Amino acid sequence: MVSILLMVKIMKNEVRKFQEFVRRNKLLWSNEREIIAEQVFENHFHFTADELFIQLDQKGKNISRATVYRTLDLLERGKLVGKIQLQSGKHIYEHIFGHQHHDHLICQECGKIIEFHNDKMEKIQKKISRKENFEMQGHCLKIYGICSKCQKK
Amino acid sequence: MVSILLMVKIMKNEVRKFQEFVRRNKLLWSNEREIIAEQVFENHFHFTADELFIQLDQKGKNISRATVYRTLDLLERGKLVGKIQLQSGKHIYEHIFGHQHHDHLICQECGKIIEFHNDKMEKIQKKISRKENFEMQGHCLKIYGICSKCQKK
DNA sequence: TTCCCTGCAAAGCTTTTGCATGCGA
DNA sequence: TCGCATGCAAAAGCTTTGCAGGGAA
Repeated sequence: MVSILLMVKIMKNEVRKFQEFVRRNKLLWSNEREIIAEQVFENHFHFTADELFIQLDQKGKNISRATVYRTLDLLERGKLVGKIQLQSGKHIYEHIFGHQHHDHLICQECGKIIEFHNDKMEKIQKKISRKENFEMQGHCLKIYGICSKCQKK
Repeated sequence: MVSILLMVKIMKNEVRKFQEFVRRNKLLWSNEREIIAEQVFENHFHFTADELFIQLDQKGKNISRATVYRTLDLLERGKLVGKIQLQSGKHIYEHIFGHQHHDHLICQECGKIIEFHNDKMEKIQKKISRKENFEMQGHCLKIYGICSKCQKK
């Protein structure tokens, strides 16, 4: 009993949030979900589903790709991670819980991603939505170009 | 000879631009490329590669999916059409030649797309890029939400 | 005991590619 | 004639799904 309480105590805040989300939705908590969530929140900036799978695999965690995909989907539904589309057609994920919303500069040469946030732009977007009677739920802004390092090459 | 001149004459401006692009790059013009380009510029607002293929098929034009994809890729490289990614993972295309750059409001209910343009936002983006020494080449802004019609449902 | 979750493998979907053939210039 | 373009079918990526078995509450 004590050990269970301890486990909960040392669980990372973000992982606990996910656990709460899972329980709130009358779903079950599992080892796999905990391991995946830990990996997502501890080690990553931006990552693909497959990168996450490989990382878990290299740590000796035998979790199937299917479960990784299913859990990422769940994390996304809980608004704990965000899913971003790249022009290549691939998806990348990032954890968003506790982070301010931000957008991305994406280097077309090296793939580097720079995050930024700009309040003025957010306000303009809200204004545009209002004008169209559009109920804005979210947005996604990506600026493509060449980062400073790649320009020097 | 006269008929060839006539054909050129009645070719839509956008299609001719594409033809020029193709020739400029020492590639060959073909019936398929003309038919696809016509369809792209005459009939569409936003469309997927497969929708385009089906439309051509229904018109009795027997052009393979591979050629549709290859030609859309060429149109994109010529900056005559733009390729947009949706959250679903699908791509949609739109013709951009002669159109002002614009961004999109996308309804999550019905898929409706509303275009808009905002100079102020473009300026802010340039400013952000400059700040990061990032050479901006383009951007993509999508605002997700519920359109006015779907709100009433 | 009752569902939910997982792993596996198969299927799905969109897009790309290799190769033989055909067509444009 | 010479190459590029096309069609076909297969492959390639990434993601989802059906099903049987195992685990959480």
